[in-house]
Amino acid sequence: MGRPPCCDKTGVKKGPWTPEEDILLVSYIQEHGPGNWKTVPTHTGLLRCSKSCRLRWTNYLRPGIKRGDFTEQEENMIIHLQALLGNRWAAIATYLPQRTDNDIKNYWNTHLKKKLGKLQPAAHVSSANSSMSRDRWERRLQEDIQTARQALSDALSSEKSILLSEPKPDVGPRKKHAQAPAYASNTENIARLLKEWNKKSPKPAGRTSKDGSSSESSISVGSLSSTTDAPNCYKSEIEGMGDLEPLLGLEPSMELSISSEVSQPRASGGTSPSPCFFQNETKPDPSVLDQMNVTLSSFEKWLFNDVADSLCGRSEFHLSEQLLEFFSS
DNA sequence: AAAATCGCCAACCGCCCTACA
DNA sequence: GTGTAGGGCGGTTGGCGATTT
Repeated sequence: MGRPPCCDKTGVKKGPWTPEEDILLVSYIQEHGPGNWKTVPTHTGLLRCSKSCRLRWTNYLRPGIKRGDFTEQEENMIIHLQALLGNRWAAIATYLPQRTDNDIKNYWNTHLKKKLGKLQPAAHVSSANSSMSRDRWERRLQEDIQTARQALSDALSSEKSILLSEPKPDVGPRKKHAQAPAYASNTENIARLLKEWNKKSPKPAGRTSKDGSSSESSISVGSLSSTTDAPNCYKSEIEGMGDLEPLLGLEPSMELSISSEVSQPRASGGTSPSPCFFQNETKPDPSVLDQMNVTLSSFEKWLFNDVADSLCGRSEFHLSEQLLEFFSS
């Protein structure tokens, strides 16, 4: 007997969210706060299932979300964290508080995977020989993760100070919509922006926007991250929402949970993620690291030295060179 | 100019974990 | 101890725009 669906399928709307739906949801959450998603559809009148509401909020409407335009720093962080944590997108997202796990996952799948795929010498991933047992590999990982945890924490601390002290103009967004990022600081702003937008663009609902350029955009508030999309009267307000300190706080408990997760994959036995920056991000062959004749200590050294370097401003990060150097060590 | 293909990403699906009765 | 519901998470898909043929 399978688990029943989270909501009655009949009469439940699916597909892209409209601005009107966004407003309803944001208004409700503004009033009641997020949570108790089960009741959200009934209270808001939204013909969406609770899960869809939660997803919409956490991925797009939630304050403090930065959309698109991954910086090189973020890119490097994702690469390193993915190498360390595997496909634990939620865990990775905790280190990039402005990004959602979905966003990071998409970015990985569409950009970084290809990037690394090109750089990755095929010989290194062939798992022809498997000398190290999984147990042994995990034990070693568990030991090294302690050191790694500390190093990562240090590296992130330096990033925090950098980000809070000065924006780095030279490490800006690299994609086409290279505007200064702005953040909706609270649901009130979101609601106001949505309303203002709606006034200006009373078009029927269409596909949710990707970059906010479409007038039938759902705004998705995520696109509020582009100040050019926001009504002029709110631009300065948005740009002033730079209070990221609480968002960048790194909690020790978080680190602990992440590190323990690494050594204790989900019990499903299915796609238990694990450290891997190889093409199949599922469980790596434990022999891979061994095969490369690399201890995790040097592995983590590579990881965190680079994180620290790039975060401290010495961001001459040549991924290919470092990978090659690493692989050939 | 039209058709075919590719790339991107928002949203969905299904599984798992946890809290609670 | 067991069943159920809510929520979290990762994998996958569908649809649209962009690019290529």
